[in-house]
Amino acid sequence: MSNTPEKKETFFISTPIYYPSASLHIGHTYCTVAADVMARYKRQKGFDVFFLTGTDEHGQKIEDIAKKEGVAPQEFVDGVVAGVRELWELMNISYDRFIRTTDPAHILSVQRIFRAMFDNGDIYKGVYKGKYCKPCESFWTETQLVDGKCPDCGREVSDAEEEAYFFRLSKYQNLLIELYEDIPDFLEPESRKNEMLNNFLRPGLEDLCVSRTTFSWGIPVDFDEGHVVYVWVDALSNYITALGYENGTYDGFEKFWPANVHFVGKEIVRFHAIIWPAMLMSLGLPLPEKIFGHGWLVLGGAKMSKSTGNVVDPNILAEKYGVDALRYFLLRAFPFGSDGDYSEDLLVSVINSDLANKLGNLLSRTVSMTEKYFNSRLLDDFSPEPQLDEPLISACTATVREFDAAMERYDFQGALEAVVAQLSRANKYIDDTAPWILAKEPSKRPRLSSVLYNLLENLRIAAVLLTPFMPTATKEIFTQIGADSDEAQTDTVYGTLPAKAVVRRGENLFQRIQTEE
RNA sequence: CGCGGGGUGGAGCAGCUCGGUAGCUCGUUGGGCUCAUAACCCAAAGGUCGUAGGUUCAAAUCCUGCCCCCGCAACCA
Repeated sequence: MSNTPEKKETFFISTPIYYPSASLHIGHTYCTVAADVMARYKRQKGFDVFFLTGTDEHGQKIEDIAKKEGVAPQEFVDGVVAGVRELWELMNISYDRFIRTTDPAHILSVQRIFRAMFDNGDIYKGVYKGKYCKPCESFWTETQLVDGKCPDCGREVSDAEEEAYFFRLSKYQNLLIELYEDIPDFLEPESRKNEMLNNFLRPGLEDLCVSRTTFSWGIPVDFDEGHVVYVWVDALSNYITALGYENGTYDGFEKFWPANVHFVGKEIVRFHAIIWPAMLMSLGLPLPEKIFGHGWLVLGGAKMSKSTGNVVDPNILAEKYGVDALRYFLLRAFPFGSDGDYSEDLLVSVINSDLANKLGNLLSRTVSMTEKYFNSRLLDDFSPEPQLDEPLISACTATVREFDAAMERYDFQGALEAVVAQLSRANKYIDDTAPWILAKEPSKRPRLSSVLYNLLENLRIAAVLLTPFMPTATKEIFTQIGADSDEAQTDTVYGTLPAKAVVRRGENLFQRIQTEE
């Protein structure tokens, strides 16, 4: 089962665009690293990849925070967004485009999208009725109220209404149900699909209020002064405006749309799995292939949130433990579809066990033996012992298959587990073959050469598989084992490493982290 | 009766679709090895599978009731 496309197939993957009301935390990093790994994996497989991320910068909340800080909204988001870009640079995120909803091109496109839906009758002018808090100038729904009072300031609210535009979401209810039935894996994991069907689709969709007049930090409705476009219509559109849809600034729409997958957090699944497809249907555009709603990183069971402040700063972790180790940890420790309980202890334990003890130490002992016994270069003369060698080699081939299958399911944890299991087999192989005993016997040098070649080749293939996860560390592995050619750094076929590769012992790949006690 | 997920050795998880000796990682204990990053390899200890009942020759697994935790409930990855 080769994933190599006949011609250059495209692959479009996106993260959500993040809301820059404060610095991003480890949860945002989690999703973005996952998307980056997938993007790198597909590039490695020969796909023409478009990896999109960005920021969702409009809305009342931003307007309020900027006011509090005494700066213009644009100035405020510029500051936060600069930090976001720095974080992605630090984390080695290989995005192809960074879209900001304050980009003029995006604004133009959204206005055209809004008008197109107005022109085809899916957006109409109506009256929004709700509970209004005068001092806060905010509308609230019944369910948002706390004891019948404003959730922000705790004061009384009153019935109020305003003119607003509505999107005919109700019209798409049955089409969406059909979509879920026709394409069972449109929304994954499956539990999210049940949530959508039971909570929203089957009970019935209400038309969605898609304009606001109570604040101004948004994209103006260009045919009705005073109205700004609802932030989710604004934000969701980024997936096509970033490809140049209805604007001449960007390109790639014909080439990359529809998206192969949108990665989203579970709390915004609803917008991506209901509102977004409905908008696309209204615009007559094809739907994305898949929405994947990943889980959250929680802290001792409690949700991480910007407002409560119990957040983990990825900058600090990256500095303390290294970017590659952090990237690896995020995808190795938690199943992508469900919540994971984050702790620094767990991070340290994963780094020590997988990266230092298994991977790093295997590299270290293999390279060092090759250096010591063969002066860094193996013999051309091999002497296989099928009974010992074959199980390791066939397990290695099976590992590659398992890894690929897991990646196609977005099962990062499973993919990495397969690699680690193979590293353990290689470590055991050393015990079974006892190279230090072979080394004492001059006549066993061809045999010793075979053993070390198998170890080097297992390391090479593991490094190829791990490259999307740890682009920097794997380069170091290739250097140390003498896998210098492009082929040796990308091919997973067993035996690709030249027999006469020259190893170069280097620093420890991952240092063990000492813990107290 | 709003909806969804979860409750399995000290910790974190798998197993549940299609009932039949309860598995993995980490930790603990004992042993082995000496190429290596106090690493690596082998072995052992440790669980009434939330709870009460039911179906069955047999239930972690199927059915029913209950308890507890988390998320969603129409602007927090």
